[in-house]
Amino acid sequence: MSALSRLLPPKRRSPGLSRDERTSLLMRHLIHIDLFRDLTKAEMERLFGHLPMYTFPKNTLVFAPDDASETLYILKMGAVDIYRLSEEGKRLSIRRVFMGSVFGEMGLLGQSMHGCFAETVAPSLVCVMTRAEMEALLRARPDVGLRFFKVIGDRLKGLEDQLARFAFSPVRARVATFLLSHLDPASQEVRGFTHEEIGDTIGALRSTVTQTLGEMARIGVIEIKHKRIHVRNTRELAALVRE
Amino acid sequence: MSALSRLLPPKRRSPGLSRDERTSLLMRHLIHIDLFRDLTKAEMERLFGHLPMYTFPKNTLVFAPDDASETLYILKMGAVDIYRLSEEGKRLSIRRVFMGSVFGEMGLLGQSMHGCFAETVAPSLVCVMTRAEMEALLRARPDVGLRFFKVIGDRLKGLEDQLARFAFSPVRARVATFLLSHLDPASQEVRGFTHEEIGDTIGALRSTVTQTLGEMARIGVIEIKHKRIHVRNTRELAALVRE
DNA sequence: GCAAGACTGTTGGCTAGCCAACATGCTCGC
DNA sequence: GCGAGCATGTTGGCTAGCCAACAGTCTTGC
Repeated sequence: MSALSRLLPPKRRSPGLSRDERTSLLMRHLIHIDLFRDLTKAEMERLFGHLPMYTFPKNTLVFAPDDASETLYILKMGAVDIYRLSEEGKRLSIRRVFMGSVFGEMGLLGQSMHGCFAETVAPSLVCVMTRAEMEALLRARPDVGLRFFKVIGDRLKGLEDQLARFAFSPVRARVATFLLSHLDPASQEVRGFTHEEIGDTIGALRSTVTQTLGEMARIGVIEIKHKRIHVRNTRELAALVRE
Repeated sequence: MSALSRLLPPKRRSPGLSRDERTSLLMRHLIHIDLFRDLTKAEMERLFGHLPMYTFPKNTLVFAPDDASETLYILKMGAVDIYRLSEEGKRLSIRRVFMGSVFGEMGLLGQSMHGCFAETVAPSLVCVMTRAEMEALLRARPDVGLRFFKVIGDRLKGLEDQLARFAFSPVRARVATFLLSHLDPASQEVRGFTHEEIGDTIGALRSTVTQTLGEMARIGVIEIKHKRIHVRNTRELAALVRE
């Protein structure tokens, strides 16, 4: 057993639920997963009724780089950070997964050792699908396969975009991009990220992020609250993206 | 017609070949494409015998960001650079494709406008497969689909690795990584890249790359020739990767 | 309601790497 | 075999952003 896998807590099965209760709980959330939106409720029940479901408390590893399991994780509730660590322990957040999305898809793509950690940033409910189960589903429902392609395509596009931002954009523009892409349109706010987490995502130091946000607040584009940023002027923020 | 597509030269069909000659030429190269290694020679001939084939001179665009065609490009000879341009015209090379690999796969993943240029860096022979043809092949031969998954998985992994290097590694380490990953094991040389192209790949200025290579040469790790770098000490070069 | 810890604010020194500018060297096509 | 153009070499100034260090502020759990 490696050092890393020892960090993994035992996966905890949701306790004390009858088969019917479990299925009901499962269904209530599964209908929100884009990847499976082509399936009917009945199909979902048949396909997923027996899948194991786990609860994870906040700040808990779901998988680690040395985890060789070829499984797809379906996030039904909560939020999960996918990140890497450098040799010196610096963190690079690749993306944050929210309710209704899947993660760990690289295990299905023959990349089980892809170097990523998955850690909950909120209490989470996770459903696990093995490679065999996924393959059977894809055989039975090719339209799900097409959605899977789309999901992977989005991922590739997103990574290329991020790479281009790292190469071309200064921190100020990367912060602006981050804010725009995590903006909740209803409240006009970005919630749930510390400055440190923003820094780990855009490749900048925490204090640099704080400084940059401070400048933006000074010119009235945003308003800084605790773990919460209100965007006052979306248009001007978008202008900051283009240098 | 947009500004970009006007840059695209007319695609030039290989001229003056009989049907049999074309098929023979096609086959001679197709058997080297990993993606299709599961197919027999006869299958390839049946499937690909009728596919259009184009020749491109050096430094010619194969596709541009505004090219909405959903096609897979099969590189049978030559070399192609996949890159993006920043607003100010700076280039970021995403990867270089050599004989036997495919490119443009994002068109098949629902990402036709993914912002990339594909430009030959040597006279090239390219075969084009439409989305419909690819889908038919995947239906007929699921094992090709699995290889396709693997190819996409490699791409994702590679992009994440590169992103991590941009975030964590200084130029010196990124140069070392570049050299190692493009090293021809037989000759112990990296060929065909100018310092500028290396810089565009690792996100650094040309003169910085020249300086960095100069230092490496000074300590005897490499030897610099014209468009050609001989690696004298692989182990020490690998040590430079880890800062 | 209060402490401990997490989050944010701020400062000054420091350096990697950008940038512009120019000099030299190699090669390939005619 | 020669020269135009591409590739490499080199230098000095400059700044974005790192880094360490410390000070305030909010929040959450007990």
